[in-house]
Amino acid sequence: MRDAAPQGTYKVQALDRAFAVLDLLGESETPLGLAQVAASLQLHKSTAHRFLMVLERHRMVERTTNGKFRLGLRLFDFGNRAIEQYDLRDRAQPHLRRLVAETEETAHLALLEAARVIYIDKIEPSRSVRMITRIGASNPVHCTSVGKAILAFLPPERAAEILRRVRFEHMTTRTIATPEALRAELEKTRRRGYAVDDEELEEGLRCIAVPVLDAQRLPVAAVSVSGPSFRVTAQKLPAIANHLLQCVRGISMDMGYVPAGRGARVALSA
Amino acid sequence: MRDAAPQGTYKVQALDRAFAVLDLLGESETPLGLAQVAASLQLHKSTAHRFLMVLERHRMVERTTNGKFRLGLRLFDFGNRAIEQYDLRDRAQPHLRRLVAETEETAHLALLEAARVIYIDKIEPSRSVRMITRIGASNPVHCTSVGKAILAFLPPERAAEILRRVRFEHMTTRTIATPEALRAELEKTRRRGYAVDDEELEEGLRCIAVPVLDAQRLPVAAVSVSGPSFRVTAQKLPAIANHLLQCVRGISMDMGYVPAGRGARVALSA
DNA sequence: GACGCGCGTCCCATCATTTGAGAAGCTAGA
DNA sequence: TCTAGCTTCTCAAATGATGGGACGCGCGTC
Repeated sequence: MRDAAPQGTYKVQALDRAFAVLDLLGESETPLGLAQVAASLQLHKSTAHRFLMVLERHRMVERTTNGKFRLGLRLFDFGNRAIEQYDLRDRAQPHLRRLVAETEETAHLALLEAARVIYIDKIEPSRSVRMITRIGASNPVHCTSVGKAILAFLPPERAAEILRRVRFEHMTTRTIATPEALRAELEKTRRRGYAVDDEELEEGLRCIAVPVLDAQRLPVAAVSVSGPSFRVTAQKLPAIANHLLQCVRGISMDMGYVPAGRGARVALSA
Repeated sequence: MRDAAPQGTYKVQALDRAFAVLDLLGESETPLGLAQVAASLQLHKSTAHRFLMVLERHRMVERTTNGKFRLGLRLFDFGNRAIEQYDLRDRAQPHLRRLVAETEETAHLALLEAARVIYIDKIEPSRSVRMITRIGASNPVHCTSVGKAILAFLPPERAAEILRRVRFEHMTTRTIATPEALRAELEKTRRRGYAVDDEELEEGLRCIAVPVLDAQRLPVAAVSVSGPSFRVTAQKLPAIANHLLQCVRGISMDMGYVPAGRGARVALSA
């Protein structure tokens, strides 16, 4: 798994193990029995058992009727508290909804987390193919429009720091593969005011994103519109970008981000 | 706090402590410093420090720019996986949205968790007073329409078991206060096919709910419509209940719950 | 019906892990 | 510059987690 290595100076074995259990249950499609958990994690049965019992007491896991374990709803509670502290999501929702109504395509709201973007909300048009993204999931920055949108408007030093951590995983034939190419793309993004992902994450999927700026004009998140390439055509991009800009402007207002300078200078498109 | 007592035969001190830390950060409105965490939990500062560092490595907490700690986005990820395993929420959303459009009031989707109901989704009409409920939050069964809706349609023995655990906290002057009164109310709910909360949770708030039944005709969740008593009047209840019934029928279909008998016999209202 | 097997639960002596006193660093304000 | 309050780090002590293994249950096989 991605974070199998618990490197780092500070260690609490029990915690690493507990989170490994949660991870395992989270990855698994179906609930798992004690024996499966113990085997997968190479824990002794009795150890795995104790952990599961304790986790159950905390409602971090729960048992299905047939005695198997899956993630508990307590996590859901925690998760919601976690993003609540950013209450961006609630505020943004109405704006996203309008955006979806206007464009008739799926909209996402995402945050930057290390060198990845994490989707904190998704709104789909009523009649659309279900997209595969999952709220809470994450993707590498370099192959998403939201990632590029945020990166492009970050202060150079912070952007550079993140760039250094990008691993340039290869997703499709068009995925950006080098730091130089990404830097060029970011420059382009800055000039045009919006970021585009042209089938770089997934074949046939085109996305376009714009950052949400706070009072200091720093990106705190990004909003994107995604759809099949045949509908989200190159010609339509500027029009969609305009809807996006209006949307994020609305969000910024709602969050009480009073523009520092006079007038929104995010981008001079359209 | 509600679960300060870590009673139970199995114990992993480190886990209890870690969750206490998360709890603390979750409860707190603002990020907390190491010293505050250590003091609140009566942990030695070096212990608290180690926990926080480990939690940070797992992205369960994160540090703000000024070095204070708050819940991390990893929890959000886990939380979403947790309810995904019930993918009820995604499936239900379009139906809830239609319901909100029809009734112009707030809709909630809730699950039963021990003797409480936990809200897993909320949709608000575009122009409404923001309701206080939070996704992921929970309320006692006895004073919510969703709680009563689920309880009423549960098999008697399971319902009884839950009833035994209800603590009958007093929320408003109308809150149901005794097991007998609750049983009578459930009987009424069953007959009428929908549950009502008439300012029992909060003054001025009236809610009405209907259970979502699975293939075995067992309630897996409930959907409610809530609004200020002056708008959600007694006269309107049957009409709203009808919208609700249609809504949950749609959800059940979507979930692939093929009605066991012939025709939906949830309630013979209308 | 008996047997074997896989699984979950439980107990307890051992010792690896966590613990917390305290020293050292850091920052900010006086 | 000094002090106060906070965070970071180290290390020896001992508490608390560990896992071997026994037990009991349910199920499928022979």
